Amino acid sequence: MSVLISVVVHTPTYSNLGDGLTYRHLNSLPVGTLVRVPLGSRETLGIVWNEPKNKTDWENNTENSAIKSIIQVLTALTPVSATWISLVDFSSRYYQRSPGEVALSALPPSLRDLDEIQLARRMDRFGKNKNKLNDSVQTRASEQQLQTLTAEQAHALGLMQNEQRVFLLYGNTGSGKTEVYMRRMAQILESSPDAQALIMVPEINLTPQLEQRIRSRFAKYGDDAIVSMHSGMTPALRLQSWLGAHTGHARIVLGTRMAVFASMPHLKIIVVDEEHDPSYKQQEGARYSARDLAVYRGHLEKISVILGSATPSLESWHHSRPAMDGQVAGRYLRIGMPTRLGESQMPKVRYVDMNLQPRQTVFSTVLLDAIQSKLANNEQILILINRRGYAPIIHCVECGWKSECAYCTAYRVFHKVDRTLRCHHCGFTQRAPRVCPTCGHSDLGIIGHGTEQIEESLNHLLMDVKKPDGSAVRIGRIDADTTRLKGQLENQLAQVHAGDIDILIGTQMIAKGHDFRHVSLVVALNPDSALFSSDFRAPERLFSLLLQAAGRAGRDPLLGMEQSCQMWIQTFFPTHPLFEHLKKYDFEGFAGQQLLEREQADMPPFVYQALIRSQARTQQVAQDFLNAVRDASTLLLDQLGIEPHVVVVYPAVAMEMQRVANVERAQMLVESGSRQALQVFLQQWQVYLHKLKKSHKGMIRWVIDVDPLQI
DNA sequence: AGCACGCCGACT
DNA sequence: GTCGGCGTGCTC
Repeated sequence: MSVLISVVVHTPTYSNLGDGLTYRHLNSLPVGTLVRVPLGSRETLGIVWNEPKNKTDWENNTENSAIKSIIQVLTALTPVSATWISLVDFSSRYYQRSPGEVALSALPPSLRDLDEIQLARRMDRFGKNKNKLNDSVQTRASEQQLQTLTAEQAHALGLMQNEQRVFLLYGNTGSGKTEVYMRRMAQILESSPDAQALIMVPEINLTPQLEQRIRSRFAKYGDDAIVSMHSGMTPALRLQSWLGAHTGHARIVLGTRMAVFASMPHLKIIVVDEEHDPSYKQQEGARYSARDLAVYRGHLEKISVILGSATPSLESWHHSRPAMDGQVAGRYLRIGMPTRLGESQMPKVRYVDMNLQPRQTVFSTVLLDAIQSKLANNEQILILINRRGYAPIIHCVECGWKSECAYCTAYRVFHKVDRTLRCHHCGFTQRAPRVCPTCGHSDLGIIGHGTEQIEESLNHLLMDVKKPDGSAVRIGRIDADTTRLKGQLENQLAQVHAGDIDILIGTQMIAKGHDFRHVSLVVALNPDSALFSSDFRAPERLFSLLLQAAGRAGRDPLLGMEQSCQMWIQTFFPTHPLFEHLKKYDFEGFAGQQLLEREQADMPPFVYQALIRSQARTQQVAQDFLNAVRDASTLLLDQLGIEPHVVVVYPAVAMEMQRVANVERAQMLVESGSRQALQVFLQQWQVYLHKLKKSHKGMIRWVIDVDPLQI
């Protein structure tokens, strides 16, 4: 006798294999059991999915001999929990991916290659570590002294007691949000000997300080009780962390977006730090938002979720709106912590009106003066510029040739370090030509400025400037090019901290997470492009970036530089509302104004969006495919009983970056006021897309991006 | 996703 | 003559 069991395996949505494969086994297995199954010519990891139900069409239409047997049951591991399965199921439905793809990509990759014996060995090793851990706990009895909470912190913590819901902890950089997270986590970990906490951060390499703080605060639980989860870890370490969380040995999981899927049987609290950060949205494969899934997971597990930010996403801001004017309050509870700790103030914001500067000015004279006076005081300076490389474009003065990429709708960027032209989209790199490739003229010019060029011109401008001790000014640069190798970012940041750098030039990566305690001047050289971007979220990101950058400065209470801490912004639009709000550090005003605009224009969070993107050899084919699906939407909506106006499908258009690596890309926007309707519609649509693809000649690819961040 | 099968260009 | 490019198709 044998039973049929439904198993999900790592197969993408477009493989069209449905929700699970059917295998044979001697006895039934609990849902969530990890198994090894045959798949084609290989053997792979699978998870027992829903309860065996009535026979599927596939089972009825096939000879029984076609059903293969489960090879091995990984008995060393307890099945993943029912809530974990619900979370994966929800994600797969919401983001339109197969459950197998979501489930298996949420497991550590090396788990796929282990058989039962190897796994058992791993678990043994884990047990030994656990014993060692117990020894070390005893030798480390010293409890550290906790600082007293501010009234705001105590108030926030008070609100979080005895209530299970989503909290938006909204507090300035330096207002002590982290302390609130840790206190709440500590309370919960104390309340039960097996309780677990999950804390998520946008990018782990940018927040080593947080990891250190957590490790020392919760040292009493032992080193192995705190595990990390992020993509930079070695496969072995990732497996070890996953096992720690899954077995319950790990009490705290600290990780990036992937950690939202950590298997944690006794999860009791989730913290999402810097919840507004776009990196919580996965940009490949299953395009999930880890922040949104954290909220959903909190709901499933019946536990609280703390979202923290100094500049919350407008979505979270909206969902945490207080009740007023007869309007109901949002689902989240907003808790404000406006005061910055200690004596430190946010830097004073100053704008330089570039309309009043000579054309082509990069550094205004007033700004250079400010920089020099900081240098004279041995203070550090941070300069933000949003483009890497030397110049975004080179062109021929004679015939107008520009450094376009042969494969993408983009210009190749000139990198002076190795004299190359590089496409930042497809990676195509060539030696920069010495003469114009079309007309042979030798008069090549550059357009725009990147970090390399800013570094060069600043070196030139400050050539004769000496610091008080007579030494030369040291200028450093941090961007994706200087931090390509592992450890380089850490090294460079350490140099800044040690005071070996006077001026740090960098892209937005320097504004995140790191405190530069001796920095007293933050400069945004040219942030204007975000003000009028076609991406409606660009202002939100700019505001957040500038506020975060400002918060990085002058956090050292001993220096007493607060009164002279400054943020300078060079702009052609000094009276733009965004800058007006920034000057007053008025996030609430800014958010209110943005939300009003969004509401009037029917944009998120007042509607839900999904984007279908297609890829094909020609733009025509890419768009035709989408429009063919669009034509079917009326019929599909009718079949689903959804009113036609509830889901709106816009015509296909070329993507802004129309061609990348010689593939033409088009996209089509779908909008609805109802999440439910959108989800059901998209699901039905997928079926249709597959049908259409079958009858389609030539290669066509598509992806569905639900709640896209970039449109 | 993987992996096999299958049909066209430069090399041990 | 083969090695290997990646287009196409299949996996319970």
